[in-house]
Amino acid sequence: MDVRTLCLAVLSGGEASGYEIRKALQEAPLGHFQDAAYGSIYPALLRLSNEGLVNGTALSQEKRPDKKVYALTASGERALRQALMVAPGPDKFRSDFLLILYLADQLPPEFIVDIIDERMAEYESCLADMDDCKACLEQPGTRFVHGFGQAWYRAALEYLRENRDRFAAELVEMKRRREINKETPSSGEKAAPLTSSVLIGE
Amino acid sequence: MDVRTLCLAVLSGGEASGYEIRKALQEAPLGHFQDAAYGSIYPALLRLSNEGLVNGTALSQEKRPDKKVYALTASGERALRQALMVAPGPDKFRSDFLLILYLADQLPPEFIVDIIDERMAEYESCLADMDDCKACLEQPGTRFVHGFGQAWYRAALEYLRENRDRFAAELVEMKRRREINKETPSSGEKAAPLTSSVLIGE
DNA sequence: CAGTCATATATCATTTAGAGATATAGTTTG
DNA sequence: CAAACTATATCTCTAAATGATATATGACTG
Repeated sequence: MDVRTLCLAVLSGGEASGYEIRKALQEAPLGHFQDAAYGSIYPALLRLSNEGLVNGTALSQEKRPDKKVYALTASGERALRQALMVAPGPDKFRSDFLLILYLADQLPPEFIVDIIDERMAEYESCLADMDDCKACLEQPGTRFVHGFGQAWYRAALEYLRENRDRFAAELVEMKRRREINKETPSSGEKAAPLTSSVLIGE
Repeated sequence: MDVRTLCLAVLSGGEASGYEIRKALQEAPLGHFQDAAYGSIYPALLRLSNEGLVNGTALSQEKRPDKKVYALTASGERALRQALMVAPGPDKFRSDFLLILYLADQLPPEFIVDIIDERMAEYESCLADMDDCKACLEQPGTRFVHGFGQAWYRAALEYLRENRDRFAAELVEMKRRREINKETPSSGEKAAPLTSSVLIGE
């Protein structure tokens, strides 16, 4: 979603400064499926202000730097509804983790096992955080999206848990065979025997 | 992942032209978690070529425009392995679909139901395509990543299937209450009764 | 037979992410 | 107690990436 609409979306939940909009787009639950950097937010707010979709009020704070608090105008609300009322494009999912796993046979098995374990720990702590999020359960929309995220993380965690060991064993076995073939490159017939006295994990 | 590493990754599966690299990054399975546009790929290949990580050969084809086929060099293979051997950052997931659902109470319930149904159909056809993908099962890495993707889509589909009706009913109920409160804004006591003779779907 | 799709490379305006400059204040740690 | 670190707050700059477009041709389609 373009940053302007994202700003309107956050402001529909109450007035906020650029800094606070950024925070809202990093924290749960919005942060799980949207993001924008300061470099996009501040120009977007300026433009929205010029177009009358938001109005900014400068608040001089005593013990903090001044902040400009923006609030949705009536036409801003309309613009937000209009922007949301189009069929959404496909979700985007980008994962360096999966790229590494995809090419896992070119890398040391121990490294692969490490990053799988790390990822599982991340998913677990993320699920724990989500269980605590009470604000996520207040409205039907937030509840539905929150549940979707939980289903997502649970499925991912379960898959990693159930397939980690088998995958690791396959990689070790593959590596062993490659090494044997390197040592005796001409004797193609003599295939490596299929014993698997391999040990995985810590 | 930066586009240069992405190019090396694709080329590690065999030589390819810029066009073919783009295709590989759009199709299954790589396309599900990585992407790059021509505007990034061609400059990246040029730079990789200058640095000796790939070498390009111009192939003049008879019935097609000439193409430049790039292949990994030995130092390119090393560079790829090095780039992949760092702990991967968090996955990025961006979804306009979820943003709309998150703010669903500001939009017509029929629209919400429509986009959920559309998304379910997309997931179903995507799962069907994945079932057909034989190339995805050849190596441990591709198999693992493929299984991860399937687990993902299945969980998402199941969640939408199980929660669609309840969510829609909640939204309709909310809308009804809002309308009643609009008609009689002062009589705060007289809360809307909780009958739910609402009908969802087509 | 026009239209559009697939192959193929390349450029370019715009957008974006990420990093840093600047400033103040509260909190933690040595 | 000072130094370091974290948090608040705005804004600018740059390198990278995207999306669109230009160019060219053959193949398929209505």
